[in-house]
Amino acid sequence: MARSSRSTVRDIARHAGVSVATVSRVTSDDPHVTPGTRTKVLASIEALGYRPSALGRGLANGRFSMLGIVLPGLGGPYFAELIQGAESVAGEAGMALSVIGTHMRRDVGQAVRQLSERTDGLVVVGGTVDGNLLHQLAAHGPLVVVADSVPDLVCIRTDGHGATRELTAHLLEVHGYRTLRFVGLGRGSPDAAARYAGFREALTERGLAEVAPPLVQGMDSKAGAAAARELVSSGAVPQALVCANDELAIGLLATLPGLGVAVPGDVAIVGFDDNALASLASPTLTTIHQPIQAIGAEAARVVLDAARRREEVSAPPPPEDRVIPTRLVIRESCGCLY
Amino acid sequence: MARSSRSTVRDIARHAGVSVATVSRVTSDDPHVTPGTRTKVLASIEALGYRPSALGRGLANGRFSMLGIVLPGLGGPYFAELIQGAESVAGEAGMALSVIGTHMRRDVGQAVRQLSERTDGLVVVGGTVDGNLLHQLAAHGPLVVVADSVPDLVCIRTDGHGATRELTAHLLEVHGYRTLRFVGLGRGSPDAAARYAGFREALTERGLAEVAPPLVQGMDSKAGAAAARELVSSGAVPQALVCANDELAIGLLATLPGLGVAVPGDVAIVGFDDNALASLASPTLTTIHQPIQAIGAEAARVVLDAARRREEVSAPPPPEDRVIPTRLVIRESCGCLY
DNA sequence: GTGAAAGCGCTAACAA
DNA sequence: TTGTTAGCGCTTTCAC
Repeated sequence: MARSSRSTVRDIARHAGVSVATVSRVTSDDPHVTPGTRTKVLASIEALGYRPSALGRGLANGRFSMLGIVLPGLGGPYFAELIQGAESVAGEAGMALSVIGTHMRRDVGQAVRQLSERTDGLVVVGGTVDGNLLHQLAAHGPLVVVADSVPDLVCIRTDGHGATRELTAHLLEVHGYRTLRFVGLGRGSPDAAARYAGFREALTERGLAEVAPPLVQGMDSKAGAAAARELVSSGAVPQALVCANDELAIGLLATLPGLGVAVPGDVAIVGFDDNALASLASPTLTTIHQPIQAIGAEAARVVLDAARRREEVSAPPPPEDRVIPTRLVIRESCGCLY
Repeated sequence: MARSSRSTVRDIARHAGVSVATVSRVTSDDPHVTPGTRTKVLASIEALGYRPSALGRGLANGRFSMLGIVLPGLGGPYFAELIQGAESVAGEAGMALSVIGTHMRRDVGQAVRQLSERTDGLVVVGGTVDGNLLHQLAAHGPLVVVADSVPDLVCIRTDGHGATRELTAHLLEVHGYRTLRFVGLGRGSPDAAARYAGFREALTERGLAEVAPPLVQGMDSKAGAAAARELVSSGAVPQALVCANDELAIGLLATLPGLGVAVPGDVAIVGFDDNALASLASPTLTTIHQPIQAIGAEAARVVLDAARRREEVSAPPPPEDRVIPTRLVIRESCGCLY
């Protein structure tokens, strides 16, 4: 790992009585090596406990073999799934994954820049890095944006606007709810913003309006619990609550009954993501299913492809806004199937 | 990022009319540079959009500025917190964090080895890497084990055995339960194994025994739900269920009522971790609080210290088994406060 | 204060 | 098939 006393290609070459090139060939699985020579070299490698330095290797061929991913935070099932997807793809390609959380960090720009200097490409979750820097980074190397749509950049996302519009329409059309409220619009979370916009559009299309501005508390279950308390103490419980994600919905689901508000009896609740708890909660959660892990994997794939292409000095990938389909999952919390 | 057309120290040196050494001094904040020269160099850097290569820098001073962390999986709140703790410390030290999940991976050894070759030190969660390799890696560079106790290695963990023993004792002494069962012993999860051992010890000490072997299903909420179904269909619901972690407990908590089993009325349930949902679930979950994020942070700190020490060629850190205190959190699911 | 030059560990032409 | 050699981009003595 660190420099100290590590043996190098030269040590192996000397010990095996061959040249450094041959050692390199062996460690790189170059077929142009006599079996006998290979064996000899491998023996020396074993004997001296040699492990090639990624640094030397990287410097020699201008590659880090490292993929970077920038997330707002590392907490919550959403980001865990995204990482998981990206990591599996990176792993298959023999690359490592380097992560960084921008929340709870003052110098986001510097941190992201630093990351970009140690990676072959970046997956950036929307809302973590400002537009200027984003374009700057994209000019600098392969980059794909996830969960946001940014002009001139490769983006992979779902249609949060349309999906939430559809979900809200379900509440309005099928259940006939008329007083609805949104929960969880986050600062700098473009996908939450898109969902909120879809929510409003569904209402507007029908000549309705939200009964009150969004309950803004963050995006996790704790925030959902806080929203529940705020809602109840305000005394005005609407007929339905549309949450920016499942975590918020779960927090509400867990807290409201204790406050004397039945779900979906007194208030319907819907979420977004279809996370692991959505089908376990009681009542089970009506939500939008989103293949998060697949999105993370796809993002990683695109970045790695771009990195490879870049080595061949061919054209850069055209900016593209890829929209992954989602699926409305009707369960109990909206009032259906209960 | 990749090699292509990036400007180098030499370009800057030429452009600014100075030597590469001076450029290096400027980028390394070496004070021995005339303000005038510095300004000139900075201007060139700005003009050419120069960013020093981490690879070149790393090779020159034998450092990766990268910390590695090896986890079983990337899913679930536990690992997210661990990563979060480690990442914050790494970030403060100007280092990036590289993660790798060993579940769903065939070539764990190779992957971990590869990671160790691109990092200055490793944080390894217990149960992910076999003992041989672990010692091999530790001989090779700074390494700390988390959530396990391995002879001759630096370990940071909590006393899962003692804590679960205490938790189980609460169930036995305060509530007088006599039929208990453990949920969630995982394959290759040393901390789950320790908790199970503590559970059994509490029983044995009182001349009791578990009513049946552990319900083994994994460690997440889905597994908890499956355990609930298995338990109910078996027809033998014990008085209390001790879960290997909160996620399992949450899964049970969510599922059992739907199967006609009241918690804690028909069966008490306790968990381990005190995760975000523990205080939100209904009933709220009695559990063992564990400062996971702090553990991740401390592990990162120890590794970074060791990496620094190693550079000074001083003595390696002595093997140490650091036990972080936990706290029993009594809530409703055990039957208290309900 | 600044420059010249020697590497850090590896790979990749090019020779042999 | 194997060896020689020139870098990859940066830091760092050691002179000046």
